[in-house]
Amino acid sequence: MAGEVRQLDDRKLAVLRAIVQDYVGTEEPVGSKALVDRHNLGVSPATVRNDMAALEEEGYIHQPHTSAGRIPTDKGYRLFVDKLAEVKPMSAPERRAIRHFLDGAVDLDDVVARTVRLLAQLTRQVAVVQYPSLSRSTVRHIELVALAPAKVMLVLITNTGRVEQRLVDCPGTVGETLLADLRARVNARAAGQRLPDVPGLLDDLPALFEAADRPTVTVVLATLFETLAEQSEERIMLAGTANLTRFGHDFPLTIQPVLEALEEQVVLLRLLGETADAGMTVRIGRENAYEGLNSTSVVSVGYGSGDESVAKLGVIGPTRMDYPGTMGAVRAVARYVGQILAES
Amino acid sequence: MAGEVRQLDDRKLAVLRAIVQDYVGTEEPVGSKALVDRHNLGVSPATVRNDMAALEEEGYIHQPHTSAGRIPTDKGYRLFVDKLAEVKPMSAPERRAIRHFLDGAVDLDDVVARTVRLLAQLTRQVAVVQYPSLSRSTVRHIELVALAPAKVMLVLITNTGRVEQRLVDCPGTVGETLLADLRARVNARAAGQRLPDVPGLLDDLPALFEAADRPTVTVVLATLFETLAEQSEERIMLAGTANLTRFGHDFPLTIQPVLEALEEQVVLLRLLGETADAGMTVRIGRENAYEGLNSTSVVSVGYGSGDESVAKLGVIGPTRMDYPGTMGAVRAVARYVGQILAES
DNA sequence: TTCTGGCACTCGGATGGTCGGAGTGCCAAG
DNA sequence: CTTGGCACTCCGACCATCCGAGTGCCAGAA
Repeated sequence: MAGEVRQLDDRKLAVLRAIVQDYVGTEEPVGSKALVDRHNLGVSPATVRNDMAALEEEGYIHQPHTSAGRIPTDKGYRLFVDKLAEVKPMSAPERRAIRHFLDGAVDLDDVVARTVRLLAQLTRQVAVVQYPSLSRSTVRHIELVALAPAKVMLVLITNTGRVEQRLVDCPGTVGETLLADLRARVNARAAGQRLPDVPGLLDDLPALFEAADRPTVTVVLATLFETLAEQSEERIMLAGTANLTRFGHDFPLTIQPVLEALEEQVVLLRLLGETADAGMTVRIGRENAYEGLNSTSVVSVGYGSGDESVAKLGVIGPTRMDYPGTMGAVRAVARYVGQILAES
Repeated sequence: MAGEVRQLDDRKLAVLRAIVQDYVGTEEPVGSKALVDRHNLGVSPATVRNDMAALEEEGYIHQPHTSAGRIPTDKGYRLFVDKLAEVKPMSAPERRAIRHFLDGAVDLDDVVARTVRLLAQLTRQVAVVQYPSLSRSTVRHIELVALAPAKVMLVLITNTGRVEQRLVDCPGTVGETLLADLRARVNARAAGQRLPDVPGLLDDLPALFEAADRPTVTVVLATLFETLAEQSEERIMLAGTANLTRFGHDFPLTIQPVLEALEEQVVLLRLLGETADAGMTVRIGRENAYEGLNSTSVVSVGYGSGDESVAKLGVIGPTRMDYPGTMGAVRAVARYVGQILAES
């Protein structure tokens, strides 16, 4: 039967690879003749045509209309990425340039800003960088400041250089002694700990204070825990939207939902959230859950100081993108950002 | 001579107004017949044609090609905005909606975020909101935290709810007593003061400390002054880029430089910086210094808590925009944001 | 003077027909 | 299984035509 799962032989795979490469380069459907001319496949166009027919049968490529060349489908790109392409490493000068550019950063905001711009430039696509997430980092310091008799400001500083502050309304006047005591105890236990672990280390704290002070302690701790747990505060930085103009011919239709998606931090966060914890994730076309991005691909990867990923970054481009090059750039940038963060 | 400055009579102005209104509505060059049909000008098309010829002579309108309708020039829009149009006030329900939407904000970030989205929605254009600038606000509290023996963290909290922090490397170990003393004195003098005034109020402070502590005090103060003076930290929030897709037919060409401009915070800041301190500023087409925005108009205005402007906001759209409506929306939003800020 | 109706003219854009070429599928022979 | 040949398809470019909106100008009315 034709329905049986047919193993694609090496030459068919080579043809698919060639189609992807050519199409990415020229943006035009690629025909059998052109293929044979540009890649030395060692066979005739007719043979290639047969292979193409088979590839189309299996759903890897597709014809816009009869008597036109072929275009890879999402499935075709998927196979290409999984089996046919190697991540293209950055050249030594490129790596030096990345390193040098990122080295100039002065603080966390700057690191993220530089990273996202760099990534957009290297890939000529839209770049997205998530701020190092609170949940994976550790506490450097927690500060409590009395602003008014019953108002305390809570400042949380993480090892990634991020600072979060919250105002706390206390049930009654808060003495400086109490505050100092609380501050000392909280820091003694929490400093250096990973954020998600902190609540567990502090939950018996109210019991150590006098009954009169307990409501205040409880409220402050509650706010602290809230801050620690806060996922919604995750921030994202974007760059390279102007690269969208290179998308294609059916322009406004494609670009509008993408622009809309890019404005929704939630969408972007979810997008990056789908990145596997280890290794690079490539989502091609329809594989993206968000409908507006159905004709784009997302290449994303985690990065972090040390060996553990604290946040994600990636790029968004047309499904017809240079996957090996993009993946190389994304990987390289992620690696160097990680190094920078580890150093600071 | 034809070169003499000719006063435009009322009817010509009415014709110009009608042309602008129609063109903004239809996006198509408008001809004499259509004009007479849609606005009851009380004269015949032929008369209108004569007026149009005059208006073109003076440079207020322009013909894409012979035998096409007329399109307003930048100069035409300018006259329209200056003399022919009234700012269109928001309706009561609209005002209520604005108020309600902004009232839900929980902190400064949220206020700005909501404002920018609201503005983008109301005007269906790209909205830009500058964070309340440090330089116009007042000090609510300054906090000093010892992080390490010779490292102090400086936190500046303003009345607009903004928080800035800086790490200070001190020349030697910093005792908690010194820090407490310094903290108390700094706050006593600076709290409630406008940021630019603070350095003047503190410059004799080192003299009040013992010689041994002076280097530390000096360094901390220097960092504080730097933070206060910092203009480059001005931040901007953006929304509505997807509205760019409604720009026009010659699409990618127009939109690309605009997207590029929007990514350059510096450009946007300068753009808003050109806003007059009082009243609304409208920059039309070539009036914009930045070349990429030569086919857009920028409507901007200051906003602030109380009667004084602490920052700017505005929208960017095609020169062919609904000026009265846009100006009304911008003004209304600015007013309500000001109120919100004043309350919090 | 200023406005109006009439008129000849221009020109962009839509419509439709033709044509070439790139590309295909199939087939029979190597 | 591969190859060259061949008939076929169909997109897109090119061109000619045509329609109509819009114009400028002019002579006559108000």
